[in-house]
Amino acid sequence: MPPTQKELAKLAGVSSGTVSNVISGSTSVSERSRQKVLDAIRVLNYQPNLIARSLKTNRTNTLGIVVPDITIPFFPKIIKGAESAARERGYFLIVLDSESSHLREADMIALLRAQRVEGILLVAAGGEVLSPERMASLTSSSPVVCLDRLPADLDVDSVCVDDCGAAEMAISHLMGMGHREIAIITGPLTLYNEQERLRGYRQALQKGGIPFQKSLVWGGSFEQDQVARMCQNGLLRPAGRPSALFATNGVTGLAALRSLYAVGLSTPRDFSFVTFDELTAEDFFKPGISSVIQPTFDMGYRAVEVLLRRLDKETAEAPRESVRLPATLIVRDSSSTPYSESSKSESANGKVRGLRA
Amino acid sequence: MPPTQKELAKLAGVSSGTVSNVISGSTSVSERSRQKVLDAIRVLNYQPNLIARSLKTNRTNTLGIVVPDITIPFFPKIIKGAESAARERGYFLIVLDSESSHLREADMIALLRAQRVEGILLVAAGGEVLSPERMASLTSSSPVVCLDRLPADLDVDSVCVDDCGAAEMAISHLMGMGHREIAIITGPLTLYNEQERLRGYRQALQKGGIPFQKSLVWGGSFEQDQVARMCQNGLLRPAGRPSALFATNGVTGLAALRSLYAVGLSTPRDFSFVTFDELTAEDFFKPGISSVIQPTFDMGYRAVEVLLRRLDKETAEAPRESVRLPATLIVRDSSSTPYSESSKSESANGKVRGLRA
DNA sequence: ACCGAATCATGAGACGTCTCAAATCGCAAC
DNA sequence: GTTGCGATTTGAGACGTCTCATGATTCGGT
Repeated sequence: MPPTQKELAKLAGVSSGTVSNVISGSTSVSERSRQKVLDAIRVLNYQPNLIARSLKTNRTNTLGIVVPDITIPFFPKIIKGAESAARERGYFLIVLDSESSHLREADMIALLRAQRVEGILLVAAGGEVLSPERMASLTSSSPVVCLDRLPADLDVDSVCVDDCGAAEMAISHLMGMGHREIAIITGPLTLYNEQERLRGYRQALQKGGIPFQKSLVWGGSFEQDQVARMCQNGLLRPAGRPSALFATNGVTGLAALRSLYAVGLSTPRDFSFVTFDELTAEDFFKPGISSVIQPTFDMGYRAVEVLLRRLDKETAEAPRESVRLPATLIVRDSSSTPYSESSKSESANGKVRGLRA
Repeated sequence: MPPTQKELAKLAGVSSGTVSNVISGSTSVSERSRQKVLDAIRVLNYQPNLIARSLKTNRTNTLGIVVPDITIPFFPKIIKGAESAARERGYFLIVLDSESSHLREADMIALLRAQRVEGILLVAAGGEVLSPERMASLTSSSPVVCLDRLPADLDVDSVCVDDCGAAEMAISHLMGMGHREIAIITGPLTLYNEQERLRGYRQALQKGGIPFQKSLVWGGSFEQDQVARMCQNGLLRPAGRPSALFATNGVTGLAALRSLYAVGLSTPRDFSFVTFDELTAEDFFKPGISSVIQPTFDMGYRAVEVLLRRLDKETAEAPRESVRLPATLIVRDSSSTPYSESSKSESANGKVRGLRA
């Protein structure tokens, strides 16, 4: 139904080769022929068939990105950056959602490969260790760049924030406000970046001369229920409970806050709180949550740059690239001095005891 | 580099036609041949080349969706629903962002058409009336289904909420709390759904016997600055100012709240507030914002169903479909009785006067 | 006017898949 | 051992584009 180059050729009175040359702008074509062809294009409202072109050239000008859950605000921002970079270079971006399932993630990647995308951006579904087969499938054929959540031990290009440094910054901030018992709520520690954030936590404690307590490391999953249980157990106990919480990502951070609000605890009254990632339009809801902000747009943008560099024959064989971007700490209401130093008896502990009964 | 059917045929010792038949499962193939081919597929790790298949069959099994801004939480939810429905039917979904620009939107649609997507879901960029050319381009060749923001006078299938009814519900709720001066902050009225929401507003007023005042219709754009100006002017004036605000969408709603918080007004103390769309994780931030919740996932899902029905030869010629889904009103902190009936002097008016000085 | 060298135009062939008319096979009936 | 017929298999051709070897044209120089 749509017009083809052959029809253009007939209308313009030139050969199909000439039409092709005009369209791809490659070989020299006389001005006269060019105009005839351009006229024909206008008359027939011709659109090149990218499918046919791809078949011939073996290039699709398409990249794919797979994220665990597109409805988590963090990911669309990455996607936007990636799409921006992609389009600037003339590439399409296919967006797929793995629903945080490794199975579906593998399917999505297979689909993208079948569609002959030239490269893939991957924010891995968390939670499991990679099987050797999956690892192999990731690194074979079209190149992959991992973002944010790096599967441990996977030898591919990657872009993420300086997780360790960002976590250290957050913890230092809390220590600076006088906190000495700081719990950390992590996601799955199979993810390299979660390990790194935990490392930053320990590093900050060490620099501050505070002993590390294993009992203050909570979480280890994105499961809302598990996070809720650990937070409630951890903060409702009568003694030795932390005065501050640090969540290593927005998902567990939100789950933690929800679960604690549900039992009547609130920040900063009962505990100080800092989380990775922007939870919401935090600048006008109360309380504002102190957050470690990642340069999401940049991450997506840079990841595409890395990927395209890998696609370019000239630079395809370069050593693995691991881009680390700096994060920013935004201090809002939720991080304050410890309750133990201010309004201990009337609000916090009293409340807690009442709830435990 | 990847294996082709021809190579499979050679390895399996059959013809290329037989291989094709095995793969597409079409014509009858003997069990013996089938096994030989399946073995070869396994040995060579064959993946069909979807590009070549598309060229031959003239089908891409791909849909496209263009949204104004993927970082607005409303859209990823729609996308998720659409992707879900698409994948269930074996379709891909290409996600594109028009950055709320008609120009880019047209580009995106052209790109999708060049990629030979079979159909397009469109959440139109707001703000301008459609030129006849653009209108024509929208309705030509591959079918389009509009979601949420319907360009006025465009004759295509559409899926959105019952905008009029939802707005009426929200306003009735406010009137039920005793409000009689209710301002409405709309987006661009070139969008059909914005018109509808305004209509619902008027309808509710009428049923409640409250005269419509043109001076209480603010906004008319998604521009943050313009919204801010109108809200501040409207609420800071000494007399005749409304006791409640209704925002017809999340973008202007957020802008309105921000601008009012910025001048020291807060809800529900100084004004009651209801907005279309979920602004954030509103159930635990204070104040919770009363919201009209749209069935976003369903909208995307249903839109794909409508689109695929249009693609199916059997039902392609059916009359235009306009799906209207019901919305839900979630009442939270921000809608309450008017300040004039409760704590008038101490908080609201006093504050306002102070600020105007 | 003619030659050689650019420059420009041509059209067949290939990309990997599907389709389909024609050829071949297997087997039962005679 | 033929014949006949349905079940399988075959392989050429087409989808729309690009490539490239070849052929045609132009043009400056003499």
